[in-house]
This record gives sequence, C-alpha cells and structure tokens, in this order.
Amino acid sequence: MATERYNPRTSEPKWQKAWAEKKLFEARNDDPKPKYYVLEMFPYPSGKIHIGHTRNYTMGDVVARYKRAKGFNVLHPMGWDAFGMPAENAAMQNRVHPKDWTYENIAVMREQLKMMGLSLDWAREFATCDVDYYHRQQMLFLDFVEKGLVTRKSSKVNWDPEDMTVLANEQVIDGRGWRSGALVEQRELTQWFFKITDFAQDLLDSLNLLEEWPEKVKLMQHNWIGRSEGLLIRWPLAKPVGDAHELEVYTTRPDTIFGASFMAVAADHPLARKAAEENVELAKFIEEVRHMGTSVAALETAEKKGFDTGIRVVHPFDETWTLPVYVANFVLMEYGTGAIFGCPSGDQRDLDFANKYGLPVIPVVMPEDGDAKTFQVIEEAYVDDGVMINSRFLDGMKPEKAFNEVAKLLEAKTIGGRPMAERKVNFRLRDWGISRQRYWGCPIPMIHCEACGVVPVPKADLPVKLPDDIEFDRPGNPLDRHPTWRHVKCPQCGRDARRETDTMDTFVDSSWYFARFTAPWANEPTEPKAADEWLAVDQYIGGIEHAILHLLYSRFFTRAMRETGHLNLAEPFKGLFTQGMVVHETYRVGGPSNNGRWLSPSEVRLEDVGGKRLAFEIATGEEATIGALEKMSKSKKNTVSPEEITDGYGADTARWFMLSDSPPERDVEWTDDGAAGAHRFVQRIWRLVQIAAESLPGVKPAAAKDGDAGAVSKAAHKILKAVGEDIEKLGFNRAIARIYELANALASPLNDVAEGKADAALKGACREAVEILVHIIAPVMPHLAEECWEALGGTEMVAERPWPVYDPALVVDNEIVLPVQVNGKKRGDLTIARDADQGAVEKAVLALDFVQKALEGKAPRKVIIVPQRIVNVVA
RNA sequence: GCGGACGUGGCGGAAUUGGUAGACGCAAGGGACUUAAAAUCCCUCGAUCUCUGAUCGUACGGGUUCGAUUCCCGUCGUCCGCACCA
Repeated sequence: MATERYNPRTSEPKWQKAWAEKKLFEARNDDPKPKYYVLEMFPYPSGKIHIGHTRNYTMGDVVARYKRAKGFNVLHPMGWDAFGMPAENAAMQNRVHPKDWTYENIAVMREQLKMMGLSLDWAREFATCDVDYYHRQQMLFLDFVEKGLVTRKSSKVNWDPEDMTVLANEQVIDGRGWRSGALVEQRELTQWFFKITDFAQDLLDSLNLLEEWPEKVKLMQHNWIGRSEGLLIRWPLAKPVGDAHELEVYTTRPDTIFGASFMAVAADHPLARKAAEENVELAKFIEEVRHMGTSVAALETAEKKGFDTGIRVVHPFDETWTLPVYVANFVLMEYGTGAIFGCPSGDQRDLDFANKYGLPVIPVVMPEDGDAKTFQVIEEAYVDDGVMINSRFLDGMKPEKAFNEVAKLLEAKTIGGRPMAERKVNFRLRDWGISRQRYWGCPIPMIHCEACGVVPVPKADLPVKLPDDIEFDRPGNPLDRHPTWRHVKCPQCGRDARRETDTMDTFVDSSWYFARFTAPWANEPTEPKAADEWLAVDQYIGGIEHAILHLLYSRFFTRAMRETGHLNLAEPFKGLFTQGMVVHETYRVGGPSNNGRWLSPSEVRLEDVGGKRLAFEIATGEEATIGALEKMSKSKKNTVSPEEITDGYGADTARWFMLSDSPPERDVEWTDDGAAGAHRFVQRIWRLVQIAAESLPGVKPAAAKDGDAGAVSKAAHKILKAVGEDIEKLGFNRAIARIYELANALASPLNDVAEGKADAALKGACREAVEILVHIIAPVMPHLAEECWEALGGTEMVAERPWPVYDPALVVDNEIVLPVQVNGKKRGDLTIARDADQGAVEKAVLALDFVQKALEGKAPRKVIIVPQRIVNVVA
C-alpha cells in the first residue's frame, strides 16, 4: 500500500492558485444569498507578518470558510493601516521615502498572508495611504465640518521640544519623550477635534445593545466614557476678583456641603491666573505645577501641594461662613470646571490636604449605627453610605436625600442672574484631538486665510495630496518646511493663503475602513446601499489592546457618517471577539540579570535531564535560563516567524496548532512539540484518507443505524453537529478536540475495511464518515481538505461545497447510560431505553445489585431522576 | 486606591440550566515492529490505601442542596483595565 507522506510544500501553492483562479472568495454585492461580514483588524505594514497576526486571521478565516459552506454570501476583506510614525522613523534612519518603505512592506506581507491560505477577497484590498482612500477621508472630514462635528480649539498637549512634535500621553515616560529623552513640556496648541463628546450619552447607552461583545470591553468603554451625575454650584466670592464674582464648582457630593473647609482650583484656572498677577510667590507655584509631568509615574509620586490665594468664597447656606481658595496641583483644568470644594471627612485626598495645611475636618456622614457626638475622622476619610450629621437641616437624612435637598434649595437661589446650582452630567470622555505634526498621514483639507479665517478646501479641489519631494533631514513636520506645498490661494477671496500642515491621527484612518470595504471602488466614501446591506460587521476579531481607542472611535465615526448620510446605522460591529496573543518561552545566557544575552529559539537546544527541562546554547554549549512565557518580541528574541512554519510543516499545520488546545481568547504558547504534534495529525488524516480512497473506491456513502457500522455513523454525525456548533461559538479548541475524536473512532473500522473484513454497511458508513471528516477539517486545514477530497475522487473543490448536514436521528441514542448515585456518590451505571418513563427507570435502578446492597433491604427515602442525565438514590 | 476577570493532573485545557470531574492534545513511562533509528501501532498516566475494591480530590475555610468545578459568604493568590475624575 502506498503510504506517501502528504507534502504541503507542493499542495498548498497548488490549491491557493486554484481558489484564486476560480475567484471563490470574491464577494459580490448583488449576490442574493444572506450576507455575512467577517473582519479581522487590519495590520500595520511594519515589514513582516507576525505570528500573532496569523492566529487572528486564521480565526476569521475559519469563520469565513464555515459560513460560506453554510450558504452565506461572505465578505472577508483585507487591507493595510498604512499611515504612521514608523514609516517616518525609517525615512529618517535609512533615507528611504515613507511611501516606498510602506508599499514595499505591503508587498512582502501580502505574499506572507497568501501563503497562509486565507480565503480573503483580495479584489477589495486597499491601503489607507492610497490617495484613493485618503481622498474619501478628506470628503468625510469636510462633511463632518459642515455638520458641526469638527471643532478647532486650544488645548494642553505634551510637547517634545527636541522632536518638535506633540506626543500622546502613552508616549511620555517619566516626563520625557520616549524617542528623544527630552523633558516634555505642556503646551497650549490650537488643534482640530472631532466632537465625540456630543455622542457620549449615546455611546454609553448603546453599549447595552452590543450583546455579542465581551463584557470586559463594554465595561472598559463604560469606565472610559465615565459618566457622573452631580451639581454645578456657583459660590459667591467674598470680594470680587477682577470682574469675577463667583467660583463655579462641580461636585458629585453636594450632600457634604457642610463638611466643606476649602476650595481648590487648577493652576490654569482663570481665578488662579488673576490672583497670580499680584502675587509673585503664587506665580512661581503655578509655574512649578505646570512643569510637573503628566505621566502616570509622575502623578503617583507627586506630593499633594497647594497655595493659598488669599481669595475667599461665601458658603451658599451661610453668609457668615467664608472659605479659603487654594491653587492645588491635583486639580485638573480639563475635568469639570477646574475647581472643587474640599470635604476632608469624606474624601481621602481632601483629608490629606486639610491635615497638611491645618484646615478643619468636619465629619458630615457617619455609619448608621454611629454616635454623632463622638464620631470623628482623623486619618481615614469616611466614604461609605450612612447618615448625615453636623449638617444643620440635612441631619438625619441619607446622603442621597441630602443631595436632592441641596440641589432643590440651591436651584431656587440666584447669583448674578443665574441659579446658584444646576444639576449636571459630566463625562470623563474628552473630544478627540486629531492634529498631528507629521508628514505620513492624511492631510487635513483646510486653508488658513488672513482675511477669511479658516476655510475648507472646496470638494472639487480634493484630494489634497501629500507632496512626494520631501526632506527628513530634521525633526519636526516636513510639510511645514516644504518650499511650495503650503502656499495656496484662498478659495473664498483668492488672496495668498496657507494650507493646514497638520495631518490626521492614524486612528481616523482605521475608524471607517470597514465601511469602505463594502464598496472600495465608490467615488463617494461609501455606497450607502452597499454599506447598509453589508454592515454591521457580523464578526470582528482583534486584540484587546484596541478595546477602547479604535473601537470607540469607530463607533463614533459610524454615528458621524450616519449624520452625514454615508450609511444608516449606529453600531459598526455586531459581534466582537478579542483573541489572545501567541507567547513563547524566553532563553537567556549569562544569568537572569540584566547583563544576560537573549537567545532565539533556533539558537537553543532543549534537553530533558533527570526529568528537568534544560536549555543550552547550540553554539557554545552554555546552559541558558528558561524564562517566563512572554509575548513574542524582537528585544527578547522569543519570536517564531510564519515562514519558519510554512517552510517546514506548511500553513495547515500552523493554522491547526494555533487554534488547538488554548481557547481563542487566551494566550497560546508556541512550542515545537505542539507544532510537531499538529503535523503528525495532518499526516494521520492523510493516511486515513488514503486507506479510504484505496479500499472504498466508488463506494456510495451511506449512514448506518445499527451494529459497528451504526457506531461509525453515529460518531460521525454527532461530531459533525458538535463541530458546527463549536465554530458558531468560536470554540475552535473544542471543535478540534471533536475532530480528533472522529479520527480516533475511524482508525479501527478503516483498518477492518482495508483488511477486507468489512461488510457493505460498514463500508458505506466509513465512506460517509471519511467524507464528513474531510469537510469538517476544511475550515482549519483547507489545503489538506482539498488534497483529500481529490484523492477520494471529488470533482469540485471543498471550498465550493456545502457543509454536510447531520441526520438528527443519528445524534440521539436509543439506549442511554445513566449514572446512578447513592447519596450523591456514583456507584454504577444503568443502561436503559432512551424513552423509558420515570417509573421504569426507578424500578430498574432499585433492582440494581449495588443499589440493593446500599439500601440493606430498606425502602429508599427518595429517588431523584433527572431525565436523560442522572439518577440519585437517597438511602 | 477603584473596577473587573480568573484559580481543575507534570503541562495546555474539557465538563448544557447545579447532575459521571479530568474529553482532546502535549509531555512522560512501558510494549510491538526494526540489525538500528525515524515513522507507525498498542498499553499506562490526579493522589493515597489494606489495590478484582475503596477513600480523598477542581486555591483555602465555611454555607445552601438529594447532588457544587458551577450558586452564596470569607481568606489567599494571579492577571487585566482605569486612576489626582471632584
């Protein structure tokens, strides 16, 4: 018998070519079948495909192939998130143009993806740096401007004085720029913003509608939007400061108003600035606060500091009670009104501040069983629920009632013609600043004219193209220094004017690409009909690191595109799945300390010495320390490239291994043993199919009901059902376990067939089971499935065949094995007809030897029968 | 600090609504085939014991239940997100 090994190196390219020639994966917008849109987060073309990408795309591909076989019109596109800093860094370091660098990377990575055998619709491919794409993005921008969804305002940003660019908060490490190492300054810059806060409430409320999103992601977005209900209180100033007569404060705890002992304002608060004009020491303090880093580390270590401005406010409920106003370094101008009232007894930070500056501490809430006369707050603030004390007319109320009482009374009072308090909902969410002082991004299509102000580029003049002749010899934005590009005539008055040289944040590019895929050829940003038909994305798959930014921005963009008529829905992603990473052990010689040298897996030999796994450097023989499982990274050299695997075992093995064992939402450890095991299974399937092909030629597949043949058919149909259900739930590891079971179940019957010991029924059942096996491995191992199907004499390709249908009669057994417990412990089994009624089951159970023995002749106290599940006899 | 998730063999992990704990894979050990190796096939594989059987066992301690990996309370541990948010 020929037992030729399956050779992925020749088979895989052959089938990839065959699929492409038949255009099997190109979705048509006019296909009448029900639609299914599956999408994986598109990659940044950094140079090479990472193994983590391939796990992500394989998951999407399994879903795409399965849904296609189930009769859906599947859209499964791919593109490139191609603008961004790394291209400019490469340009500065290697004197290569960002455009060339990016498109070369795309070419390499496209080939890598094709080698994975992904069923992608390459006809719809685009890169966000294609002029075609960013042209439409500029159209969207102008539409957003027209609808009032864009604003230009001044805000505080992290400014790197060496690279001369704005940095995101994440790019500021210990107060220094992550690239330059220069001390980051806080600068006030005028920037373009998308008004995402206009949608804050809707973005929050709609989270509840996203039933197929992980709770974790919804919770993260919920916290990020950060809604709070409070009261805006206007405190009268004891004496006017300039033309200011009041201090506006936002609080969520107006109930504690009688515990107030000071006011604190941000360093940038107008009142602080005003007071600093006549106070040199205060001005110095404000300057110091401004230069304080905004990084997490800086904030954690920063001491709570304040400076008394000398200004005093009057308590809203007591004209004789005045409170000092401090400038404090922990009050943020960006949140609320940039001013707070401090209630030391109810807030730990306020208490620390009060203790430091000798301010009064008045407890206003105590536990319900406390004693108002003796209850004190000294070192620890009381933040729990309870009952009001020392609060005059609020005493005895619950804080919630006191809140409403204070609100009611202050709403009725007036100050400067306005109510003294207003109920206000506040959000933590900030508007989205999209200006970047970069070259490699989408130009913002606006023009600055001295006479007309800021003027949009007329749509007819779009696209505003990036100039190709550009110098990267200096840091900063090269567009700003370009000799001609920025000079333009004002579209309104025709005089000399200046282009906006900032480009858009690259998160803008990825906020609508999923909509563009529905009609990437359209002249408008979308074809609304196509967008509405394809969207929402039925299954979106990507990393958890995008839980907030990308996913929130996309939700905003979809709403903004609805307002501007480009599509008609609010939520872009119906189902969201966040997959885990691919991790690998690390190896290091020279000790685990920082001066050790990292080794890549290919430089290491692993040995089992006395039951202990040890690693040795191949070149030197030196023992290496085996380190923790970590995300694959270049710095730790624990990477495995997709080529290493496809060159050796082939794409199917890599796909199979990455989805087996670990649940998809969890990290998977890449091990050589695991990959070898997956490849063994590839060969095992191939052997099974070869046996079937040789010994069952022309045999008609037929399910059997009884005997050995029936057992084969039942196993095949049960597993067929289970695999389909598992894929629907993205339980790839469970689906794979079921497929192993089917292969195990087929081994012995197929041997009987090969040895000529099988009757017609068993032959038919085996033939059918093998055909089912080939179809259910196809989503994960598509090339192997095609090769197997061809060997079995199939004429069309598996990729164009429907998913097999299981026979419901075969997935239930006529006889079932019921576990029998005595007093909750399993003592044996009862085999009985599936449809036996409760009386018959009870009778049969009580007749069992071990039950009789346990009962010792007495009647059972109770017999619990859970139909089709279990029997428990209580003695 | 606030919020959330999780904790099952040597390892990755299974286990409908509370109903046989450990499916499936990896590793390990033993055997068959072979001159030998690879490949393949078969067997064992949670712990303990008085071993054809029994007891214990899903981080730990309690509770609810005929029955708990699953539900409740507490403790410990790990991971993640947010964080001067007023």
